Amino acid sequence: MNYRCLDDLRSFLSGKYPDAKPGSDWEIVADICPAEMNGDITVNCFRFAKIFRKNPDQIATESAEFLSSHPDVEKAEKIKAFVNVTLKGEAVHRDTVAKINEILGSPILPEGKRQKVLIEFSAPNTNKPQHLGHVRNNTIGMSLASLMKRVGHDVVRINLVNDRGIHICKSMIAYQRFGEGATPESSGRKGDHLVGDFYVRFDQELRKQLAELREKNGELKDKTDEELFLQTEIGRSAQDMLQKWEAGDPEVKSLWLKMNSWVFAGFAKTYERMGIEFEHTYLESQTYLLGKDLVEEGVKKGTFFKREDGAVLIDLEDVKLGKKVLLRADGTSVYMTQDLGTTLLKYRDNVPDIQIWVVGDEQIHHFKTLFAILKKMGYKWAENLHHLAYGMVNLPTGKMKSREGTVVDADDLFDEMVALAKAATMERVGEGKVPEDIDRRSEIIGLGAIKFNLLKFNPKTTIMFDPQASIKFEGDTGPYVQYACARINSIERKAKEAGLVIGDDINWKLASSHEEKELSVRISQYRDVLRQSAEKMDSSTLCEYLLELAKAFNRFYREHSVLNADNDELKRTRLALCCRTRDVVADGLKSLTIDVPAAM
RNA sequence: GUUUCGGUAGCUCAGCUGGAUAGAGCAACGGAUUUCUAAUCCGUGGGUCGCAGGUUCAAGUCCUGCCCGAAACGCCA
Repeated sequence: MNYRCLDDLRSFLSGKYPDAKPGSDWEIVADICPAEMNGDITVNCFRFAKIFRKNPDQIATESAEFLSSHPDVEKAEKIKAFVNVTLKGEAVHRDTVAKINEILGSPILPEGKRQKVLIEFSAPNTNKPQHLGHVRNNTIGMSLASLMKRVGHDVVRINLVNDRGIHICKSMIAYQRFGEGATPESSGRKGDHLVGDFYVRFDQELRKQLAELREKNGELKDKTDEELFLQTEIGRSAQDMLQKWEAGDPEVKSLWLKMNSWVFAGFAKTYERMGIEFEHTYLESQTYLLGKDLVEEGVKKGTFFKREDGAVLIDLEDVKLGKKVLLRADGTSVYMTQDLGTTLLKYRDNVPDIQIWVVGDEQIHHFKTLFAILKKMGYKWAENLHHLAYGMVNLPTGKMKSREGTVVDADDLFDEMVALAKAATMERVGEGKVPEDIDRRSEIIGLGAIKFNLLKFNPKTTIMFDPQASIKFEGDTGPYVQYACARINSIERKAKEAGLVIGDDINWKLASSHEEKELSVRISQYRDVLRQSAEKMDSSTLCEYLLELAKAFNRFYREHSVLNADNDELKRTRLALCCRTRDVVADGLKSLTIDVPAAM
């Protein structure tokens, strides 16, 4: 929020109390005046009275006096240590909507604070299609990248695909046995779903064999599934296949390439629909051996140590993380070793200032350890690594579990929401008036609903996804925000038809109603919200703001007509206010990778 | 056991560096449309902010302890 009277108040107070030396970065930040207080903005003097070592009440009195005589101010009223300010019509708009290009145009951060940011997200496994959990990850990652870019950072988006390992072999084994040569083409099934079917099929067979095993051997009854895995025929087969893969067996590699290509084709469609793109995609099959050389180096330097059996460990007791194995006694590497390797690879390829991982909160400990190790290894950039740990998505019925078939499939969810959006649109346009862009519109609304529904929560909270509630497009939703834009688009179209042109000579003084002023005041907060949202890496701050702005518009819409206003000058002023409001809302949604339909 | 994250209205969640009488959406109930899109707007009811101490002029917010929930603490990824 940036108003001239606030800047002047700041100068006035600084001049009056020169001994306080508040520093140059100090500013007076006002809030929206609470509805019942009767004002436009509120200055909370508690916040900065400390700087002057004065009684907040005294500062408030002086501030109210100063503001009362300020040319921009209609009224300034002191209540306790708050000063509620009513701005004059032209002043309230002058520093916000009237200068919309300054709000929408430039990056938010000053040049010195812009950095090169590497964001890794998605990181799917190529053995099954993506589900709601992935959708949250994709949405958070993509919108974070977009938001960081919006505020001025140079962003590199990275996907690290988990395309090898025992879980991939499971699908392959099941396909060999039960696949009957099916392909996405022959079965008409999307590639990732087809492969996922065989992953499930493997599990069914494994359960059957586990049950048989336990029945035959009573003493195995108390063993876990994991412990018995290699005692089942199918489990052993999967393990054998993994070893063959690692040995480069041509037959296994060929099947692996074929099935993975199906999955990649499927993922590409899912990503495209979500509007997700990456600058680089790394494949684990090409990076999983990285990190081993670091281990040797670390032992030589004394950062790591060799245990009697030959395994290599690092001691992290001093940072309360215990000891961590980095190389097994048999010389094979572990997850951490790989991650050390890929982190280094990503750094060398991109040389970022900051690296961010969008990964579930169950891996908080892993990343703490990873960062601690890199610091011990002496990399200065290790100070700038962040794990954006997001919470799980639960259903009203409990946790999502692939095995129990309780996952919400990403593609199904998209289809369902888009179909609902389409049905809702059809219902409101009436019979025989199907818009030609209905499919594109429905896609924007349906996907917007899903994304907004995931982004309006703080990433770290474990959220409850209620399918019943999520199919509604009313209230705190993406479509609500989009709807405000659609209404404005409609006004703009009709204004054009009526030959109403905004022009350059807008008389902002005319937009003096409470609703019109509120729009301006809210818009003046936009840049601060963007900055804060990016800084906290929390999309919910921006979502909350966009809801408030859309709400303020809807209130205005209810109270004041644009096209039926008393005179053309007022029509033009209101039209300009509306269009600029929409531009801000659309910019905010775009920063979250949500589109706006032309009409709804 | 240790660590981390949660606990705010019937439900789902906001509440930034402590500041006015704790907010929103949904659900419930009652209103609003000769007017630019009702995917809208307005109103009513609904709260010991997990509990107990402490710091402060001021605590949902900071500190300590405890209770409850989730996750992590692998030579799985």
